Amino acid sequence: MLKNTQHSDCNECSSICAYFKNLKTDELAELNRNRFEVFYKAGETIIKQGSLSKYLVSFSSGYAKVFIEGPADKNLIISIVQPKQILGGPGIYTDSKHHYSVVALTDTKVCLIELDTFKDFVRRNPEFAEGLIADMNSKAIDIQTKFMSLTQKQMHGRIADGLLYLSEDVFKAMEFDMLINRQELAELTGMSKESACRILKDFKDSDVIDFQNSHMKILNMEALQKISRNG
Amino acid sequence: MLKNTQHSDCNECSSICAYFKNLKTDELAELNRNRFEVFYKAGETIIKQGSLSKYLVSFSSGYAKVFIEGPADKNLIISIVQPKQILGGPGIYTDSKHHYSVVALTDTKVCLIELDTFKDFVRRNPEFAEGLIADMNSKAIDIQTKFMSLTQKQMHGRIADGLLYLSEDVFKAMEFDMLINRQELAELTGMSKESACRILKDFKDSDVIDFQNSHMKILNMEALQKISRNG
DNA sequence: TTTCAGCATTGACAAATTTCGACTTTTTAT
DNA sequence: ATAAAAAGTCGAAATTTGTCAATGCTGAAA
Repeated sequence: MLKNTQHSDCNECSSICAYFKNLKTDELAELNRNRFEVFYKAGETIIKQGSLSKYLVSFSSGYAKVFIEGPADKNLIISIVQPKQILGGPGIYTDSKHHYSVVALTDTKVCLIELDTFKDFVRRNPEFAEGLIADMNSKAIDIQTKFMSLTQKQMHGRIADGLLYLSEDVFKAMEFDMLINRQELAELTGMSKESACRILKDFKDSDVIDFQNSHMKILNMEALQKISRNG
Repeated sequence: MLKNTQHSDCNECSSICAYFKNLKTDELAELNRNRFEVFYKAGETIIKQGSLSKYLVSFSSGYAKVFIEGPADKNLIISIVQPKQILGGPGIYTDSKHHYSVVALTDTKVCLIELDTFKDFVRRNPEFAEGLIADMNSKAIDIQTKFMSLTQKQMHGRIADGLLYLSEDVFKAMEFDMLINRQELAELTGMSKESACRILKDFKDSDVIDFQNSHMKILNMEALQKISRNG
């Protein structure tokens, strides 16, 4: 974890979450004074579940996994984050603790935003507050969708959902490097890593996908979507 | 569904969600003009998933189940609501649709709050907005907890969690009428109703609980909590 | 009161999923 | 480059969970 003293300006930042566009010039200046850039290497922990949240984390570059740590190393990956997303939300107005962990999947750059500054914006700037609420709204809907997938579908449907998530929401491509290993794919889809392996093989055998380790190619998107629908 | 023309005053309402205390006198008066009371009988649908959300629902008396409707009648009960809770949130700043259904478990009284009025408050009253955000925060944490329970624990742990939820969060008693039947208990804990039956029997046989149909008594809270912890 | 429909219960079986063990491949550290 | 560690793969066995079918129970309607 390296701190960078070479700050760019929030005004010109292209990797900030959409609703920050509602900040006025003076607020942006204030934001600029109360944030700092941090670089993480792949594998480093950006947010640790249970720790005090003093900052919100604005994701600038790279990828990271967001996951809930259960007892006995039973993790559940909630999402893969990418630039323009804000992390650290759920605890900020309740117990001021982080309710998930975030670990970098690639080398990563983030901006840590002072929580006091952020909360000031929420109080002073209604558009900003609305943006935050809208962001929380869509995160709530996302987690509901994931909740349904993991509790109501069988393994084939869940792996299909996982692959569609990576393809459509994260990497926006039919061919991509997953960045996560089999264990993590299992944690994303709520099964054992062996089961994840077997189902990937099934999909490969039926020419729905092709892969080499973590490099994944979707060959038959319709089939994958059908598997997802059928659960 | 009966509309009631005998409005009480929001000022004196004791069954409104805590963060509405942040509303000022004139705002409360405005709220009073832009809401109306509705009565539902047990079994009636208060909110239908997929419908347009024109109102927020403030729960005044009675109980209701909140659930996501999956394909093929596969429902997932997210929570049991009680007075002082606000419903209809997740879609209000995104697609203006309801993302879950709500059905009354008992005869029920709610206040429908005009969405435009509510959003006005959010814009004009920072404390109110903060209250809303805090409420969303705790709902997000709740659903995360439930998510972990349903995806990481086996059936005994999930039923224990379900019973603890009913006892500690909903009815706040060791003995209570569940209001939900076995099918619904199954939908709350993510299993088939037969499995739910069998596990209730296991718990009864080991003197952890006692029950007669929907009337439930927790005999050994420590044992139940241990089962919950052990998954 | 009687009847009936729906809910609850239970056992037997089938299906889904995990665990274990063995082995191979890939990555990492020296 | 080599060895060690980690990750991936896969079959078989064990476990968990769901489905089906039969039966009992309960409360509401006639």
